[in-house]
Amino acid sequence: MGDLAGLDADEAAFWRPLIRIATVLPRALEDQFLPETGLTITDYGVLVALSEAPEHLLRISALAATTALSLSRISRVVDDLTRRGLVEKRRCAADGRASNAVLTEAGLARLEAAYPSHLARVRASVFDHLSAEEIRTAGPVLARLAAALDAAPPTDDC
Amino acid sequence: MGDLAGLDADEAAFWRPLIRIATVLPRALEDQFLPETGLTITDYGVLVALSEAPEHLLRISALAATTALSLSRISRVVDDLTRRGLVEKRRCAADGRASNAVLTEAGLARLEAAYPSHLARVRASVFDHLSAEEIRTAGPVLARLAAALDAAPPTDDC
DNA sequence: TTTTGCTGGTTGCGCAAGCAAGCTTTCGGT
DNA sequence: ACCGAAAGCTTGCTTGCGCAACCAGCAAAA
Repeated sequence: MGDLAGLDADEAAFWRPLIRIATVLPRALEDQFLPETGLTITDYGVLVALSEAPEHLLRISALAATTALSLSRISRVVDDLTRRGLVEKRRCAADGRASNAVLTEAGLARLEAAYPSHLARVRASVFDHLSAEEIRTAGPVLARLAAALDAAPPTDDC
Repeated sequence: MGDLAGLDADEAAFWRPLIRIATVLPRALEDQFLPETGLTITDYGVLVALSEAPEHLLRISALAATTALSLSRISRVVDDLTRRGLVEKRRCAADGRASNAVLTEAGLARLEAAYPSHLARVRASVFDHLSAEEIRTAGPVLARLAAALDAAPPTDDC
């Protein structure tokens, strides 16, 4: 995906790499991660989100939001993780419609076991290629962009 | 997806936004683009790649490489675009196994018609949220990362 | 208290994408 | 000239994912 007119040189030099990274990075991470750990990147993301939540517990819908997955997808992923014993699903006492996903002991163990592999893939695909200086200068820009993307899901028409 | 230990603060501040962007950006672009133009982001990428090639012509395999799609996927996408008259497929004279995809007049017209919509989405999702300064400083870093990702597909074991 | 509407989640379905196996054409060795 | 190996797709099948339709529980009005 690339285009020239309409974007100035700096913008193009930002845009092209960005879109390339966005398409290539996820697969680069996934490819060896799954065989090594038996977890999808998606599975891993779900487990991480739970591990960082108080009580290792999150509403299904909250899980969807933090993992940027659709509700339907999260529903199935959680079911699958439940079947594998890594997560437990509890109907919420206060609100009978809602469910909470809870990380099990096995889930936490699995997550911790997967972490080194994940870290290795991240280093190999990203940080091994960048200097500390580069990381420090680009980080905040990425942070601002990520925040903007999260904040503006609807059609912000002028 | 996030992790804390193993990455220092700067790295984490680079990694988390990056992975978030990589997951959210593609959908943000796609969502309105398809209804507006009748083209998938993938379709669009293929047409752009062809439009930038000499003679508006590329080998199927080259197309796969530049769009970062699998050979099987490209095969079907090109077939589909051919059926829609946006691309033409020519068996290569020099090598009977190979095929070239060529952009048709209709394909070029369609691409040009889609461009404003694409540009608008890119601006709305990315450049409207960043200063020129930020774009200038982060661009080269992204470029280096993208280049590294493209260069190191196999298991670069130590 | 019953009805109407809303919210949280699940299920049916279709599409995008990759992997693995297959087919044809070419090339290198003999 | 011939045969095995490799290149360049193509096709069958599986998986990940989202949308839209749906169901259950809650809440507010009648």
